[in-house]
Amino acid sequence: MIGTLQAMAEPTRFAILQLVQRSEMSAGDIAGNFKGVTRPAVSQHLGVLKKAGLLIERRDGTRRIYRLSPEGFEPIKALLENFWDPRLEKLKTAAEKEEKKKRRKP
Amino acid sequence: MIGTLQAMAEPTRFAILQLVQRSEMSAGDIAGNFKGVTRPAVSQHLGVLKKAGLLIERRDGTRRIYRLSPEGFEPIKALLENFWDPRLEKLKTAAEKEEKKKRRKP
DNA sequence: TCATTAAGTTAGTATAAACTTACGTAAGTG
DNA sequence: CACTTACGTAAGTTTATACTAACTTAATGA
Repeated sequence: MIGTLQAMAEPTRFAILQLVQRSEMSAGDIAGNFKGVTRPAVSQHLGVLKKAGLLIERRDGTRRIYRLSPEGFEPIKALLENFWDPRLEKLKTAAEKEEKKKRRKP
Repeated sequence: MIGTLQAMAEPTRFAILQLVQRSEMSAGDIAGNFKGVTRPAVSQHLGVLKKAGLLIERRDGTRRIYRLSPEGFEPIKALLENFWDPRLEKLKTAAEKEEKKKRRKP
């Protein structure tokens, strides 16, 4: 779960996610968007992102097309939303207490 | 902005954020929750989180009390929400196109 | 089939980041 | 004032990870 965050936190990988966010792209085109980063390096980053479940790979001839996998973000979504808005957590724990109360004396 | 993500993505630091999420804690109490991580190491992590704007430090005698800074998460919030729900991005760009259209021939 | 294109893989290296030990400091307490 | 508590800081070491260069594979086309 934290692995998802670690995968996203690397600058080149985050840039890749943003690139692919609008429309799917081939590995070569993705690599073409970076100067100072070799193609094999980009390929390795793509591997990390795919393994983390953030990218989906599709093959088209000799090319590999990558697109975002929105579902891959789900596991950390809830976790992070607690940080944006801590009230959600408080509400949640309050709701849990209510549940317990009700179960004790119904 | 990516720095915020990098700060969060380290496992010990993420655990610290979760600890402090419910209620503020002293540096010592935070460190007490980790075995296998020395107090100075925790102290350094606290420094990173503070620098990233995710923690607020308050002093109470010789102790330092840390609490979450929800505002610190704001910069990456919008960015990440585009990943959870790519439709938001599409809507946004569509809206921008509409804006340009209107500005061209009013 | 040989060549070409597009991409992944491997092994080794370089660098950044996390850790440890030792020390320093500020705010109480007897 | 010495002593303790609660920390942070600094220097050096270890470890993880991002990188490069060289190589391999897979699909296609002449």
